[in-house]
Amino acid sequence: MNIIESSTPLLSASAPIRNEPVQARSTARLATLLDSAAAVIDEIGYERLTTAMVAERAGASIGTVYRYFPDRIAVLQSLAARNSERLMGRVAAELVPARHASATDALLAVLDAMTELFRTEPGYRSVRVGDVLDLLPPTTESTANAAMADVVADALVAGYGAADTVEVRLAVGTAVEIADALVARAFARDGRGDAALLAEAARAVRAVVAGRL
Amino acid sequence: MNIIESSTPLLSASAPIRNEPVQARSTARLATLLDSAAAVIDEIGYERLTTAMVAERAGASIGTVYRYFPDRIAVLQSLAARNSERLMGRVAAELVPARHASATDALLAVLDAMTELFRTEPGYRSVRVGDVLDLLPPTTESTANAAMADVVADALVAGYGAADTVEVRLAVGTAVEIADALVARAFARDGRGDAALLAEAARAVRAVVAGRL
DNA sequence: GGAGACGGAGCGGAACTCGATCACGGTGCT
DNA sequence: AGCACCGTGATCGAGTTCCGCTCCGTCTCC
Repeated sequence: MNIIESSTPLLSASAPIRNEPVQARSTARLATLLDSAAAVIDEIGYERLTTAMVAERAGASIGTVYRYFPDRIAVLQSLAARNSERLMGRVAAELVPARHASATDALLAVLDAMTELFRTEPGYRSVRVGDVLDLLPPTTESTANAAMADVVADALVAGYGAADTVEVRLAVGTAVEIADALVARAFARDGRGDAALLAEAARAVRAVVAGRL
Repeated sequence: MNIIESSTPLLSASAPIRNEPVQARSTARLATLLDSAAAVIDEIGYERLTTAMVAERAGASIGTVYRYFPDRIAVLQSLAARNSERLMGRVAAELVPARHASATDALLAVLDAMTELFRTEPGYRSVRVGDVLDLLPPTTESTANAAMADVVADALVAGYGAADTVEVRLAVGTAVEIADALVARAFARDGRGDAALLAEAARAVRAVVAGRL
């Protein structure tokens, strides 16, 4: 089992980590802590998550949790960041040039990737992207969905013949936001994802980019 | 200044209130508590809101807060409920029959109502609907947006010649969800609401209901 | 006078700190 | 090469602080 996932940095620089892990064991520790947090959140929701729960489930002490995270909220933000990275990874893999027939089909593949994460990633519905956590003032320049939209737009321009205009980028941004909102709704009450609502999401994505790519 | 708003019940039965206010002064107190909570949330976000802050800003003691609310989360839920009710009120007022030229125009008026609340209601972006709180299992049967969609669909059927079909209700539900998501994004980084994104929201709503009403 | 409303000290538990201790891995000595 | 040593990363958990919440005495309205 590959605890240390590939060779990319586990968490982006923007994620609020107190001490970057140096030794191999601590890299695994950090991942385990996040896994534990995800599992707890999946069961009882992030509002009720306590740092003690995270520590206990990870087989660590409270002190270890606070070695890596400045506070409870940072745990949630880091988990959100990791989830965003995983989504980005899948999306990037999906959007290699010519893998899909059209730019629109590529966008629908992004929607599928989102759906898949809801199904496979524990706690994903609760800590989807950084945006769910309401911290004022905002801790990042742009929202996770906006970053996502940039990546998708770049890929569509590079590999699917989309023009690099503000119009196209606006349309892609809207499509990503819509996909996120509707998929989230499809999973809000149905753990497997309401099929009718997922179909509706695909429909909405098509409708909103129609004639703009 | 009209603290006690009109004569409608201040909070719906679903909102978790400990003691319904009897005397007039306490009705005002309750509203003040919620106003204070909204102000605090507007400044520091609901994650960091403490019951002591609410009490202090309202000029009340902790005990008074807990006289009305069973716990901290109930404060947030009540505020969310009040916000939902205010939106519902505006929407209902907007959707009287024949006020708009078409069902689509009526939907765009709903979008405007949402935008207006973001501008005028402190903390609205943080505690928009009750769904923000991640408590598992879910505390309500359906989401606030879904309830909203029902009201809108009913109005469109009654006053704007829309057919009462699952197709129409699905389309309206999607439109409401999209409107909510995109307006939220327009206000995420721009306190006044990013004009381009708001225009995009209107475009998306049109696109998604095109030919279905 | 009685019920509704209010205040605030105090309790319990959760968030977070901090200094002691352990483990890894590099370094130099034999 | 093998080994003792040592510096730093990593871990632990008791203790402290802070916050959610209770309880009961006091005050206010009808």
